[in-house]
Amino acid sequence: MVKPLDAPESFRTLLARRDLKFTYERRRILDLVQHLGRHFDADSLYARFKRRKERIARATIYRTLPLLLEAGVIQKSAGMGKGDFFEKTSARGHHDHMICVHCGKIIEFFNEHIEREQKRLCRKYKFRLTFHDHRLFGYCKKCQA
Amino acid sequence: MVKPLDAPESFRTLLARRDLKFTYERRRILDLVQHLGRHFDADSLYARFKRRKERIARATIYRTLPLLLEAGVIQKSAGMGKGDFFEKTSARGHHDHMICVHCGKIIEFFNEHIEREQKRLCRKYKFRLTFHDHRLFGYCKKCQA
DNA sequence: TTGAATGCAAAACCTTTGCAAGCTC
DNA sequence: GAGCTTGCAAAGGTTTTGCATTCAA
Repeated sequence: MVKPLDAPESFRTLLARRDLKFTYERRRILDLVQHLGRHFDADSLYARFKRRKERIARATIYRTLPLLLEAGVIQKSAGMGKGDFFEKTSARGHHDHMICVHCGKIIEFFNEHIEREQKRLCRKYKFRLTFHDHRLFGYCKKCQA
Repeated sequence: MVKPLDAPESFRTLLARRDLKFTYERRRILDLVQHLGRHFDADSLYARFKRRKERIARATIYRTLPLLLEAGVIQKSAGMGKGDFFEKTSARGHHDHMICVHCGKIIEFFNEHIEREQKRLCRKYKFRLTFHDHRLFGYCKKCQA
């Protein structure tokens, strides 16, 4: 298993390392992102805050996302739409995806041999893994016709 | 080894399947993309054509990229910059990446156990693999300090 | 108190679209 | 010749920035 990472912790650590402040807004964004289901983009976060009457500017979200990214709290998740998509990095319940390039179907998979090899590779290169992105593209059973 | 795929072939096949035409412009874009080194975005393709005095509109490039994507000739490659990044899908000489979220350093790796497991998974799910994207994010040796 | 962060709105960018003219098949 | 494509330029979206004000440490 990948070492479970404590998101709030790694975010605060990053801020501290850079002499940045843990503001109210950054905390709210961190919280929201953590309690969110799967994919999201900058605007959907903004919309949620707005719906709850929390006044957080789009710019603040756009400025915070890269920090969460670097802290490893979230990861980019290539959407098929426009703009960037992200998702929470979850060590537990981790799985990867097969994506049908024709119909868009997504199959989730988890393979411990692969996870194990990843860790081995990281040791070999002295690389400290925070999260990963593994996607297989091709044609699902139905679309092979 | 992943079955080497013939890019021009799969592109033409896709076009035929959809009753689309193999125009001069689409051919030029296919060629350029195939002979290009690694990463690129729509605008860098446009710039190259312009430099060579080939008059191909940005819009044409933007309209062709999704086709090349679906044909499996290219794949999305999350850049750290804005906009989409792509890279040629190469079955031969394939390798994956470790990306340092702090300094941006990229370490290339290839692991045949992982490749083998991928193929096994695809058989299991009756998924016909065209290409994949596997990236490990974290801190490189230097940035762990 | 002090440097950083936020909000707002404008600016900058990236992508998509409508339409007339030009090409494949 | 018919219908799909291209080019151009304008429209549509998304992300970034400048600056005065507010805030965390």
